[in-house]
Amino acid sequence: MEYSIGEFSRLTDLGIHTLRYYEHEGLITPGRNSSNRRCYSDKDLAWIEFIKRLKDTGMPIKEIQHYAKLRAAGDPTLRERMEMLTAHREALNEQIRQLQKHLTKLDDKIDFYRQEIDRTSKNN
Amino acid sequence: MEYSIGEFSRLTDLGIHTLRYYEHEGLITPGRNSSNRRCYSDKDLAWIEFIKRLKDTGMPIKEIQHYAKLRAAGDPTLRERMEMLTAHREALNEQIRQLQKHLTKLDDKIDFYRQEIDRTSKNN
DNA sequence: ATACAATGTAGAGTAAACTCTATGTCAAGA
DNA sequence: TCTTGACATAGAGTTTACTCTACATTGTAT
Repeated sequence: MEYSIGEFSRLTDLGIHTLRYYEHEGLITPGRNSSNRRCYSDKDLAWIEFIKRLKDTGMPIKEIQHYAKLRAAGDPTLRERMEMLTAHREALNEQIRQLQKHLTKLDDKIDFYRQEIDRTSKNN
Repeated sequence: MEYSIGEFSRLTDLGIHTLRYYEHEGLITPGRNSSNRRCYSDKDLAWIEFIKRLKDTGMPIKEIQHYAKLRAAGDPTLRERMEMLTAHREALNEQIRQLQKHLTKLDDKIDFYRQEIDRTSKNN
């Protein structure tokens, strides 16, 4: 299937402006039809979903841009791309660990608040 | 103990400019000495560490600002503050869940790359 | 044939969170 | 006394990632 930018925007939940911006930044390169309109494919759809995943896990656009360049260069860059992904996986693991640490601290704080509220309500 | 902004900057790992910015935004209100220099206390230190935790878990400055206002208003705002924190805890839980989902997808992708690299290296 | 909605480009504007610059004050050491 | 370094304020500048505006084309329904 092929999609216009409007359809693709709905499918991906990314604004039309954002899609054009991503293209401008070299993250994605949809085909064009005879009237110069963008034609997004299902491959583009899978790719943009992956881009979203990288973004949502904290990878900056610049780095995704680099990855996209390697991807466009094809098989010879497979190894380098995998190295990027394994490095990113480590970062993500660390990120999750940090958040879990923060979560337990937040739990502690909330417990403390619970006690305080209990104490101040008794104190009448 | 009391600290100058320079000392406090080292202790908190936040730039001097950032500390002044936080103060400007109402996140923290250090005392002043006779020469109008900022005097940060140990209480300020504990507070800024908590601010960092909120920030690192994705709370925007505006919301931390609101929390700081409640905190400054004292005991009558205990309950509202706790509600903010429990809401934030839920957001954090969800964030961690999402990241874990992303992590397994990333693992899959890396496995796929491993196979591809294996295949292309055999294919000579 | 005409209207109108979607699309195209180029470039400006926005929001968040800093980060830096210019300029001035002040306490302490040479 | 003079200089230096840390600190003060006000406001400008930066970075990232969009988001929007202005204006020109094009495809489709009436």
